[in-house]
Amino acid sequence: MNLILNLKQHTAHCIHQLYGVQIQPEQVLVNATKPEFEGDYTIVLFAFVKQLGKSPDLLGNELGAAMLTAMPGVITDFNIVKGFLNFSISNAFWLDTIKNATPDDLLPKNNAPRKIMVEYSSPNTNKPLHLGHLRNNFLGWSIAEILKLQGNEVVKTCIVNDRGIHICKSMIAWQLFANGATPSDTQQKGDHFVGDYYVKYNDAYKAQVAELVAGGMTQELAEKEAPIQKGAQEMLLKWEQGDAATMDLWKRMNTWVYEGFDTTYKKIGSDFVKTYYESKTYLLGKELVEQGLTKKVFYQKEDNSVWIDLTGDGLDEKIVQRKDGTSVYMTQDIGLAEVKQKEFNTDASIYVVGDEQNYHFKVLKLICQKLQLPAADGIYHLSYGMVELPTGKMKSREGTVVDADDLVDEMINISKEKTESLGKVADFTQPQLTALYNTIGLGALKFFLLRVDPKKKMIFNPEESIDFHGFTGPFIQYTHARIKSILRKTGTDIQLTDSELLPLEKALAIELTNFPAVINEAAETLDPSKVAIYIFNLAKLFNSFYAELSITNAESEEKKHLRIKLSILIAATLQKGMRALGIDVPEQM
RNA sequence: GGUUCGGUAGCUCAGCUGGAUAGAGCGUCAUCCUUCUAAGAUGAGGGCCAUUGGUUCGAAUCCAAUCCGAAUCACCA
Repeated sequence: MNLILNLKQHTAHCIHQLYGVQIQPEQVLVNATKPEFEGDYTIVLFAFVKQLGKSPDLLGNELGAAMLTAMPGVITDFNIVKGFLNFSISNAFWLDTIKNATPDDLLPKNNAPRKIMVEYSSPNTNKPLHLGHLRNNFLGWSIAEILKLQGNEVVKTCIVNDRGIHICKSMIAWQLFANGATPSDTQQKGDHFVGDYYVKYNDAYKAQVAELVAGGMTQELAEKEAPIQKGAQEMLLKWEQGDAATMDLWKRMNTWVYEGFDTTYKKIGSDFVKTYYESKTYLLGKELVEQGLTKKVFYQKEDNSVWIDLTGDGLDEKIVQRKDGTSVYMTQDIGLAEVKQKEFNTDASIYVVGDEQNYHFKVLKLICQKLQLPAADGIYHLSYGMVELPTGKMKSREGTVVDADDLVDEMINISKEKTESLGKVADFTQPQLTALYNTIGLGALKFFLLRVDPKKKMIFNPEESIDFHGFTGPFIQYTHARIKSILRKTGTDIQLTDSELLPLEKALAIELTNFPAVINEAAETLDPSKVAIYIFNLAKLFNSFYAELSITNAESEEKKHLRIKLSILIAATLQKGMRALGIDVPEQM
């Protein structure tokens, strides 16, 4: 049961009984009492002072007394300070919550589990993954885990952008410059190999434009006339016509990229129930355009292109089909939404996509609603901010990106060095060490990217390596390992009896009971940073407790057993919270 | 220009459904390992919460205007 919710309900009830005024429980503001005041929870009275026409002191005294009777055995005392009504909660209440709780009790109760799709990752097959993709992958994975902790069924999907002019750019550069080389010839990961040709394309393109401009052409014209650019466009046409040689090259190069992606996904922990390919979905949506025309949601211009007028919704007119009858991005997405809905029949569908596409998803949802598609109302865009460098945006075509594989490897290396220098894992076998370095390195990286509000852009400075101290993944992993180390010594065979909780013990008990609410909030706001902040605070609180009070050499057996129980619950909660972020916790480090 | 989102400590960020003296981490300085893992703990220092005005018992939080920054407003995906 949730004490805060109970306090709200009883407050509303008591006010109704005392003054005959109806108040919604949600209107009652319950805060944790500031440490400098007596009490555990505080109700802010000002909100009701005016409504009830009572002075804060009088209201506080009457309400406090009523609450004392309404929640016997729970509320033991109250005091009023300047319009704040502070309640003291009984020792027995906190003791009971600890004594009776199993780790699984500290999870949200879900009476109406839903089936939810999370689409994330969505890479392009012309270049390797970079730091921005990592933010996407970690967010997608974490949201899926959070929804699962809430008791929902999750379907993870991915749409691969495997066609289009950008792919052709890598392809033509390969034709021109590779001399038939393959990733295995150059000992390179396939995605990096292909990405290099994407960069080579842009170098060649720039050089050709410069040359044309030097020859007297305007910049604008030169950008259109550069031979390599024209070559890429011709290649796209050939691809669309299904030209055999072009298709072969396309398939071959994409295969290289997928092999590279697989390695990376395996390393960082991303997986999908179903992967959709744009080469197969880019013609979708035709029937929906027909339907839209019949329903008069869309209209046709003289040149046969099809549009929707969203000016009534404060947006623009948007094209949904070209005059040649082909689909645009929007139409594909509408079509894909319909396909996914038919295939998985989910209650909601979360798209993890960067905030540069906010407008697109706003329009997508609106159009689906106007078409009355079953998927429409369940569309949510988990919009996240770009990861920027101190020098500005990352650009793949200019090579100014933080490469995902490089960064992951670097993090694992740093964790190896740190672990070795601390020398606490002498008893580990080589495979165990490797696993530990991965756990810590990836933990640091994932936590770093997930600890901030996804909506906000974030700045990453490659000069300053990601920290292993303070508000970080390794800090929490360390705290977990520390608890496990203690529990290995004490054992977990305990018998709990009554004892008076010390302030630090009570603080831990209170913090533990907040976990389900944190998971629910993170799920509702699609924001893993809420979980990161929570487990950090829990770990910090435990570490203070650890420094202050001994578990093994507690002042009494009752205390020892109580603290072991607290430690078990904290370790389990840290582990669950970290799992919600897609991060493992070691037993020893 | 329209729309949307940001501006909080030297740096990176919490707090924003209005509430008690605005919080963390990093960095700086100082203390704590013969005692359960020092990847830890404790303390110090650091702030006109972009600016101005408004709403009210009370504003970092709400409203308006201004300044600065970003995204978007493609028959690219």
